[in-house]
Amino acid sequence: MDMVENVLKDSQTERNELLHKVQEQQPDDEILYDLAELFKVFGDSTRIKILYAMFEHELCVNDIAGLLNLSQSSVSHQLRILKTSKLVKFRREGKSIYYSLDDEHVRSIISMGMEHVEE
Amino acid sequence: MDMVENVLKDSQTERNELLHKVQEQQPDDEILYDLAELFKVFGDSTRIKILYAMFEHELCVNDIAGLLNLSQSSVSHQLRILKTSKLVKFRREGKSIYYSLDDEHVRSIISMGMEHVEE
DNA sequence: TTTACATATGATTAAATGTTCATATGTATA
DNA sequence: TATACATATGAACATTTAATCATATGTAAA
Repeated sequence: MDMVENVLKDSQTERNELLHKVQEQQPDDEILYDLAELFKVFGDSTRIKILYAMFEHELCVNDIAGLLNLSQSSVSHQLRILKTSKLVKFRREGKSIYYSLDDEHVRSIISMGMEHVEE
Repeated sequence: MDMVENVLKDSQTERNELLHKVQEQQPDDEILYDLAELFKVFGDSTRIKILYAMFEHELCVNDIAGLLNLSQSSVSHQLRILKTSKLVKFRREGKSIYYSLDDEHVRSIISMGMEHVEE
């Protein structure tokens, strides 16, 4: 084995070690699946509109439908998805149900995305 | 108009003003559409796996396919989407093309999402 | 300039997903 | 308790989208 081959071999070994490290640092598929599911929820313009509308204040279903010019049914369906993903919480007041963002993470993620979009 | 009606009227007016404010603070549909499109890109487990693998180091197409047990074609298709959304950049070195995350925003968004998932 | 290697791309197919429509459930009021 | 109001939900349909297969493009080495 001459010098040149030696250098090549070492460089390859180094690369393999790197790939091994990447392999190790990669989170479990399950976690990455959940992460993708989370972003998927943000990845629909109707849902983003709804989330954004709730950025500062709680809103009831009819408020949202009226504000965003969406059908009551559509809003309700989407809110169910947002509830399931723990992005919004809600409380009943008489006949109405008021929805609001569940925690600061939701606001942070939206803000972070907005920064990237506004570039 | 008696006192009670007056109070009701005022409370309604207040609510209308609130809804008006929400209406005004809502970004243009176009921006919210772009924002949703951005999150949609993060919202696929294959793409998230690819992005995560590149978290620390640049990788070529074959590296990614090998690491994540994906077809070359599938990886290439997804990388095209990531390129189009400006989430990854790339450089050619000989026959290989090395991809890496485009900026810190990408890392931030993934990290932020990860925090929410790991709760 | 062939040949092999690395990546990209177009077409097709199957699965996932959002909206609509109709209807059900739940709550307050006459 | 009958009626109206607010929200939720199931089924059907149309659209979007990711994976695959076949093939094209681009680059380096023999």
